[in-house]
Formats: sequence, structure tokens, C-alpha cells
Amino acid sequence: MITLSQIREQKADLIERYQKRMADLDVEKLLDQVLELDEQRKSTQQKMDDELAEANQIAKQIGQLFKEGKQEEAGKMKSRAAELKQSSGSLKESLQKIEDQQREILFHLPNVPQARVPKGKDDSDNEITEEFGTKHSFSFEPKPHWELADEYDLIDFELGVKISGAGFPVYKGKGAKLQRALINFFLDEAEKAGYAEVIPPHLVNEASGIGTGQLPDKDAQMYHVGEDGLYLIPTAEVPVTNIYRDVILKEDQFPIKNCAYSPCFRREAGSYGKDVRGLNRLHQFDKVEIVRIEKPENSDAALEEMKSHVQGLLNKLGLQSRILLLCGGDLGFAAAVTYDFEVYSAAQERWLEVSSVSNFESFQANRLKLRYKNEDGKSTLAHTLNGSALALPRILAALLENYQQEDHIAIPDVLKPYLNFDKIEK
RNA sequence: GGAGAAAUGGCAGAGCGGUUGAAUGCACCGGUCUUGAAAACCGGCAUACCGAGAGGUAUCGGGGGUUCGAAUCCCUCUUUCUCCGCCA
Repeated sequence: MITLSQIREQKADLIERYQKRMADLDVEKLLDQVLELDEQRKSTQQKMDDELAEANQIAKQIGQLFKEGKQEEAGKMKSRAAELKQSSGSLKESLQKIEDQQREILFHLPNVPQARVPKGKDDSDNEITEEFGTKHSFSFEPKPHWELADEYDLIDFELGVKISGAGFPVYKGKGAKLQRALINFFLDEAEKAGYAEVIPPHLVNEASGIGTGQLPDKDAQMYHVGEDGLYLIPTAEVPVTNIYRDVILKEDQFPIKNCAYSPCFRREAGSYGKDVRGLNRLHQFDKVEIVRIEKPENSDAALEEMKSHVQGLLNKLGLQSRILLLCGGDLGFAAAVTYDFEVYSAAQERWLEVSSVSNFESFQANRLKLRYKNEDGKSTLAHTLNGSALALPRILAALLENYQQEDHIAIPDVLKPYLNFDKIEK
């Protein structure tokens, strides 16, 4: 969530930047409410502190009197103490209420877009900043990946329906091996780029969901194991970033770079149509995620570095790709700026999102209480970033579609060392 | 899953109702000494909020309670350890 000092110090700027993502919302009113509540909080806190101070004072005196054997005098002071206890108690209650109200507003307020983020409502307002990669052309009619998957016996969607439901495919044979090869390739590339690998838990508690911003807003997107109060992770971002919850870092620990492979679980309530065909949108999918914790002054540079990393992966895989700078309206709740990567699906004749790289600035850090101590001993919120590098199913879809030949499917050179075959035949 | 024990500062570890925000040791930082280092000695060393400051408040796993007063007593949750059972 955004910080009070941001609101205090740059309110006008915030209001303007918020317009990029929610033009119809009266942000100024909300921010004023927060400031107003903060004033109330301070004065209530002050009153309460004063009363507690007096009560502490009295308690000490009573203790002293008891020691000196002056029970009666001590007894007299108790009534004032009881009075203070009562009124400080009710002040505590109203303080709690004020803080709850304030948090309620702040919790539901998304991050402020950076100045360079284009204003816009939805994905049609995203800005294409770059196109790159290998274009594939065909002397025949290319087939969509779900037909190829079936023809070459790589993925069984029906079987997944039987076992779990729609959106849970079963990868088989070379399909499964290709999946595993991609995971290893992505992890190796991340490691070469300096990201330390972790294998995080795949279920997280509520505090973790709140830390990275999935909760309380997006709880409908996550699978919830009510019995145990746990959530299946929608991305490794959640457990990996939460490694640094309630942590105070030292300067010399930067930059922090982690990568992780994990399955991701999403309920995807409300999706339908061609969007969900084949591998396009699943309830369970695999992803390699990169996560960084940076000092504020370095986070923008880190984002560009992550962008090049992802770009490098797509180039190595030989996929026709493009980068979008997301407009305000398409930005995730916690993001200040996001690049989306899309690959061209030859047979579906559409672009598929395969990565999303974001700078969250101090938005998550504020919720996570993730800080660092600078040279003069002051603690400051760190910046968090993450990106997919990469999400597997759509990459697999694009590989099958773009590398298909009339009688087989070719394999990109970079994956061959990870496989004991160099093409897929019937 | 059953039975017990425990949770205190960066770590170790006292304290079990009244100047205890918390002894002591280690670690760490500054200084004296030394050609330099070690040792020794002196001093400092939690976090958050309010306040110009003096200072105040809160925090001894989390939450609640008893009391004028709780790290200390009670309830509850969580976690860890030991034993038994079960199991990849």
C-alpha cells in the first residue's frame, strides 16, 4: 500500500498519476479522508498516551506507598487509577477504529502508476514498445497447438478433465519432457544472470497473501484451503517475496535476486471462449519467476535489466515477440509499472502473454514491512520487483505452433541439450 | 493423532507481581594502550509511534483477561522440542 508520507508530501502528484488507472474515482477525497483520519489518530493517541502516563505514574506511587506500609493512602489513589483505566480503554478502542478505517481505505487503494505509464482503461490502451524475434512462415496451413498436442500425443486435455476438471492438462511423453526441459532451461538462464534459486512452499498463509497484495482484493482468484487457512499460490512471487517479510536488510545485501520454479494455481473465475482453449488459460500451470529486492534508487534500472533477461530468453527460443508498456487500467493492483511480453501464435493468429515484469516500488514492501538500514542507521522501505521468466504453457503452445513442420515438430537448438530427442514425430 | 516441556534483545541466557526496556556473557561499534594486531581497560549498542526538545507511549511468540501495577498470574492461538502412534 502507499505510505502516509507519500500522501502527505506529494498528494497533487499522486492524484494526477492515479487518473491514469482510475479516471472515474475521486482519489482526492479518499486521500483527504486518510489524512483526516491520521490527524484523528495522532490526537487520540496523544490523549491516550497522556492518560497512560498518568496511570503509570500512579501505579508507581502506589507501589511505593505499599512498600512504606501506607496501605490507606494507596487505597485512595486507586479510584483515580480506575478512572484512567476506563477512559484510556475507550480511547484505545476509538484509536483502533480510526486505524481500521484508515487501513481499510489504504488496503483497497492500488499502487500509483509511474509518470511514464500511459493513461488508459484496458489492454487496448497498452503501448507496444518493441517487436523482436524470429518470424515463422509456413507453406501449409499451421495447426493450433491443441490439435498438434493431440496428433503427436503430447498433452491430454480430456484426461485432465476426468481427473480434476477443465484447465488441468496431463502432459505426456515428449510433451512432459519438453515441459521439464523448459523449466530447467529457464532456471539455468536465471542462474547465469545471478538469480539464486529457491523452491518455495506452494501453499501460503493469509499474511503472505496480504504482503504481496493478492489479499484482501484478489481472494477470488486463489484456491483457498479453508480447513487450514492456506491458499494455493497463484505465482511463486507470493512465497518468494514473502521470504523478506518483516526483514530489515543491510545495505551490503543488495541486490537480492531470487528465481524459483513453481506450479501456479488460479481459479480464473469468469473466463470463457477462445481464451481458454488448449493451453491458453489454465487452472494449474508451471512458471519460473524472478524476484528482486532493490534500493529505491536502483529499482528502475533493475526493471530494465529484468526486461532484457526475458527478452533474451525469447530470442534464444526463436519466438516472434513484442513488449507492451501496460496502461494504467491494465496494471495489476500492486504494480507501479509493468512490461508485458507476448509471443505470436502462428496458428491462432493472435498474441499470447507469456511474461509480465513489474516494479512494485515500496507498495509491497510497505505491507511486508521490508526495510533496509542506510548508512546513517535510518530504516527505509525497499523496492520489490518480479517477472515471469517464463510462464510455460503459452511458450509451449507457441513453440509447437511455430516450430511445426508438415510431418514433425522441430525443437529450438537451446533446448536440445535438455532433451534426448531433437524433433517430435508421430 | 495422543502425552509432556518450552517460547525473553543479533546470539546465549537471567528474571516468575512493584525504579526491569529488561541482569550477565558473546557478537558488534567508538576510544585508550600498541610500530601494527591481539589481549586488557573505558564507553556505546532494540523497534515503532507522538513531540521542536525535554520527554512520553507501546512492545519479553500472537490475541484476550486478572490487578492500582504483568516478562512474571489466568485463558486462548501459533510455533519449537521430547516421547508414543501413523506415514511418503
